[in-house]
Amino acid sequence: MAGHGTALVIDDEPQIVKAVARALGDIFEVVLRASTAQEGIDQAASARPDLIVLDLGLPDRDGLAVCREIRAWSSAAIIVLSARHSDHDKIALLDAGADDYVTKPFSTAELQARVRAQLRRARAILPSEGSAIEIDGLEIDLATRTVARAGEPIHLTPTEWALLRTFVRNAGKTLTHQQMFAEVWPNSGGDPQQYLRAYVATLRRKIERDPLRPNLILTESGAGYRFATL
Amino acid sequence: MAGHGTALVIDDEPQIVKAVARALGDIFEVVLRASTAQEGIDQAASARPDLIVLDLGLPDRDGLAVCREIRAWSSAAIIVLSARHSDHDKIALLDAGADDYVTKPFSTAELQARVRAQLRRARAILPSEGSAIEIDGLEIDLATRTVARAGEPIHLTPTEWALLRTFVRNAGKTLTHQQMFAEVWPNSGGDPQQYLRAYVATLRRKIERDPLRPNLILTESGAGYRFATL
DNA sequence: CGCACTCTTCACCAAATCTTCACGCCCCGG
DNA sequence: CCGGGGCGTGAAGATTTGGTGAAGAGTGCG
Repeated sequence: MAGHGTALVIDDEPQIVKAVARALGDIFEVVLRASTAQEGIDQAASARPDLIVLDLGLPDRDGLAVCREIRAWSSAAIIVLSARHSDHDKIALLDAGADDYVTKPFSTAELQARVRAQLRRARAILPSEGSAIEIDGLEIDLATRTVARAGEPIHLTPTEWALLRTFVRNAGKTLTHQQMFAEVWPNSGGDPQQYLRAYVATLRRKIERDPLRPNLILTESGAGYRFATL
Repeated sequence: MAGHGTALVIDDEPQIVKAVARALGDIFEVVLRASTAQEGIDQAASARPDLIVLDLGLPDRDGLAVCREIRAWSSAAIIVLSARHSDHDKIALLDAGADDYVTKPFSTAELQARVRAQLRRARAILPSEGSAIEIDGLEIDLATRTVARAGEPIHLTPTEWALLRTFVRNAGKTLTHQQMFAEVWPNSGGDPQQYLRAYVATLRRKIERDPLRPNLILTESGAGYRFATL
């Protein structure tokens, strides 16, 4: 009884992939597979699955980093699979954006039930959510990492993108300089204010209708910045 | 650092209740407790918690039934706690509407992480709802540092915001000039009265419906100021 | 090796905010 | 009726914070 939607399994052990894919096959219409972190991220970006099962211990990259990276632009449900029972790992992954953490060996039926629980939650809340956002004539797609105005694509550097992403995800909220700095420059020295001022300026030049009178990125003088309400 | 929202613990073992309530206390503003299923259902109905931790093996009713009943009219996140490791139970509860299933013995830190994961999901959708206050048509959100009337955002300077925040946190109480001065101007000389008079005036102009006859920031002549009761 | 792109930093100007002052109002007691 | 304390208001200068353009450093690629 294959239902609707797409799932993605990221795992380097063929046996596990097979078992998980089989379990997901009962629930999803399409089940994609990736055997490395990079492949997984690419597939997640292009196919936009509704749910991702991520096995830790991939050969090419750290599972925690993979989870963070995907979560940065995807709202897909992420279920982490791991042989590690340590609290520390579980907490780190869950706080990195994972929605559930299942330890191996696991029961296929339990995994299916947890998948159903995640889907129920995700669907109850997102009636019809695409990742595309439109505001003040600007089109932003967090999943494909594209920005455009009037169909004309706008090129953003990685830092500019990270900044815009942070803004969009907190649209309507006032973000302090510190908060933004922590999000965009995870580990860095230098003067936060200075960075922000410079990048906010370039970002405004690229995305604002009138950079001198910003409509999207609003200054909360003395506090921080606020992105317009969606 | 107690955050926002309400949680409910339904469990008949005092020791577990204590541990769970303590863990939730770090995350929620209010943590309610119930020791029977019936009491739990009643509290869930009246207090409308954001998250419910439900222990199985309650004396009066079957956990599965309790979960179903609550889920029938509540969209709160439900985390089930149980000593049973059987797949069958887990699957049954998850399909009955539980969002997560944690087996005892459990780590407090892991439970907190799972709670955070659930909240993240729930809140990702209902943006900026959790700390919003509404009074006399004025909307104040202490968490996102936003103020609005009739949907129109009101811009406040840092000092004005500090003043309003102090008022809101002590709504209904009369604050002396000294108290307010200590809160808003942590290290400063100058004449308290003078500062307050000036800033109260500008704040009233910005947030009051009729600045000449204030409804929110009331003057207690000879004593200080009092913010209207929420 | 040179090129293109991005990141980082700086110095200067503009704008918002803070602080202070002077004045007028209202209420109350003398 | 008059005077004074407490309070509200508006404005001006001082100060802090933000915006801007550009130049040098670092990086990856052909």
